[in-house]
Amino acid sequence: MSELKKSDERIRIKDIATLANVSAGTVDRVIHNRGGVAPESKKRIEEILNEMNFKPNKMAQLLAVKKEYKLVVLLPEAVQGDYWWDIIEGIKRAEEEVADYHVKTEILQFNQYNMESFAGLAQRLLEMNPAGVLMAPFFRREVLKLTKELEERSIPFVFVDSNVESVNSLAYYGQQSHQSGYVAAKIMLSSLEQFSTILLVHMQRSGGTSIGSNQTARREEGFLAYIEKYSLESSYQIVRVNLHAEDDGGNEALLEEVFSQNQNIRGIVMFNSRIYRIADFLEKRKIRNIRTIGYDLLERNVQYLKNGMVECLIAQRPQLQGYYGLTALARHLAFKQVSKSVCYMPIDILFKENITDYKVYPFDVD
Amino acid sequence: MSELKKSDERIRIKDIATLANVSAGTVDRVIHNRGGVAPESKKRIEEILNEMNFKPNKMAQLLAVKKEYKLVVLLPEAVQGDYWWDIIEGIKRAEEEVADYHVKTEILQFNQYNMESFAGLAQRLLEMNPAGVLMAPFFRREVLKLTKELEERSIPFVFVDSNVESVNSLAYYGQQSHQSGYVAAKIMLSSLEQFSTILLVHMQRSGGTSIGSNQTARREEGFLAYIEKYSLESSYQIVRVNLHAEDDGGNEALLEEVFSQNQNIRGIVMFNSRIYRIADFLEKRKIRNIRTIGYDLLERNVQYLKNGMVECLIAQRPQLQGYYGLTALARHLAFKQVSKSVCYMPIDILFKENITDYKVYPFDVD
DNA sequence: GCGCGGATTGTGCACGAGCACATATTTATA
DNA sequence: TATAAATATGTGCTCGTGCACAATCCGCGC
Repeated sequence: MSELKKSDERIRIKDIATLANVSAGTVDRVIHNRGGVAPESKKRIEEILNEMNFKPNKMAQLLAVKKEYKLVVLLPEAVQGDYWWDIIEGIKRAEEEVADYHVKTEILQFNQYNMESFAGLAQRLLEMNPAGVLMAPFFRREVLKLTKELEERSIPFVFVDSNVESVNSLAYYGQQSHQSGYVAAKIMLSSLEQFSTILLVHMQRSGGTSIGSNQTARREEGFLAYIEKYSLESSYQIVRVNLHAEDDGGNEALLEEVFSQNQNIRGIVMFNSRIYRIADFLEKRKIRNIRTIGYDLLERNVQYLKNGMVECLIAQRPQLQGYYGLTALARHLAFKQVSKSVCYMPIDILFKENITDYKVYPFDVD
Repeated sequence: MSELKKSDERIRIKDIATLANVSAGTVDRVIHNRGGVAPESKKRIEEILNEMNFKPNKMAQLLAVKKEYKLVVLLPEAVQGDYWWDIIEGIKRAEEEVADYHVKTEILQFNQYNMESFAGLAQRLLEMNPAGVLMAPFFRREVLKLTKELEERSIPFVFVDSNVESVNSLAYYGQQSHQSGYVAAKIMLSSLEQFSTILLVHMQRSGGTSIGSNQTARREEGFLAYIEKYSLESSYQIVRVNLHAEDDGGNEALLEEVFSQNQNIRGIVMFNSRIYRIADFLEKRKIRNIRTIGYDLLERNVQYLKNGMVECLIAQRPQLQGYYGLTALARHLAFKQVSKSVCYMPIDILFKENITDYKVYPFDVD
């Protein structure tokens, strides 16, 4: 005999069935619009469902359902320690957590300096007919082509890193790069004596393309925007230098030259993650009394932060972009929880004093 | 016959059992240390579990397990718009999400100015014999008494707001108040002309206790620490004023007086969430050209941020303390995922330019 | 009245883990 | 050696939902 639920317990399909004088199967048919139910029954059951505010047990649902969701991730190739690597780390973490939702992930990585590479993988992605897509939108034309096709096939997609506002993505997780540059300027210029020189260090590959994502340019824009906003152009002198990503010997020479030509350098900012190279230089030359700001918590950056050679690191938890992005897709597919949103990662400002307990994720699992 | 799992499918207890030539029941006994297993079998099974990296299916686990967990939350009384209110909001959100884990929550609220109130509820809490406790540790002696008892009963507990390092909590979620004051100083002092006056506004209840949590004092300490670190005491003049939480007419008079006595006020900082009161005053008096920094995203604060009367708001997502705290407890209980940790909320620095897409939570559910 | 077909509705198994109880195997004891 | 006791292991049901298949009902034509 079918036990009546206790008052405080969650209502089940079986309870609805009892109340409507039908079997669980019929209720199920109504819930899933599977047809084959007499109109009167359907109406009655729907009323009771509403009245009782029935919410299916997600656990039971996931356990019962055999549907498999294959997500495809489309990101640039990554090497350890770089921004994209971190994003992938976040994706892997999310992957483990959503494994129970029957979500599987495949990662495709393109060469970010080669459009054909992106286009080719976009094609391959479509052939895989995924249930959802997470991507970093590079090469606008190609992205539009891809998202158009995805929209036509009703495949949800999420952007990380940068957004493409004109298309209808499920969500976007990104960094406020401009803003972080703005903050960097505030920090740098506070208690920096007037008429000092500030050195902005850039870095290029041999090809001429700057390293990192295109976020670095935005950071610099933000930095300069601050200076402009408070009309500080005349109070500080800005000097730039271009280092080479590969060749370190040459870089030293370049820095030597800049320092000899600018005796009053009091601040150095680097908008990519390689501030440790500057710290290397400063330490070697025993140069003190220069304030340095960099980005990202590479091992070596953190060491220099702790020993004082780097004053401040700005971090934006790139891992979370991947983590949230994938989680959003999985939840959307498995639970129909729509999570249409734009969300920026926090801008973490790290000094010697607060680096110790810094955490990217709020939980340590396992 | 027991089907062999397909290579890419997730490994189940049954698979482990097959590999170890035992039944699922025996594997289950090993996993849960329930004893009654021959040493050789146990060893063999454990090896296979490790080798195969077995992770139980959470859905199946939750569905099977009948255990109910009652969590008790012990926080100060809250009114809408205040810090504790936000923490409770986060708790409620988490509550919904962990409802499927058979976790129920009860909130007890004490008068934060009255020790007996805390002690009484602590007693009541113990009588409820909860499965876990989330609390804001007020009244050190009482907290130690309570946590000692909890430890003896092996009831896990999580701190929010402030930490008590000497006891063995499962986790602590808090704000880096000192640090946020430090950052506030950086922001305030950048591009503030030398020898200006900075006004620090305090607020008191009629009783004499300052409002907000005891975080406000820490914020001010951080602010002053920055000034000290860069030896800026002589470059800026710091002036203080004490407003009353209740009486607004009197406050105006007080501010009038301060302004008349200090002609060179160029910056105002308030370490609690009431910066809008200052903005009210400034707007009424049509005073411009003063940089204001406040805390927390009250509706009115945000309005003033948008219209420029407040330059910067610092927010630390108090909601997340509650949200993470409760989630950590629930996961710990339901999944044995230990998450022993100290975790600080991000320090969000909000200007007119980046307030628009600000989000406390990364997902919009439902 | 019988049978057929379509429309409804009911039933039973699967999902993976937990757990109580049943059974098998070994060891101890008279 | 028989038998109880202790140890070790296996079996089968449970949780709530999804879904395939089975069972029923009703009306119609012959």
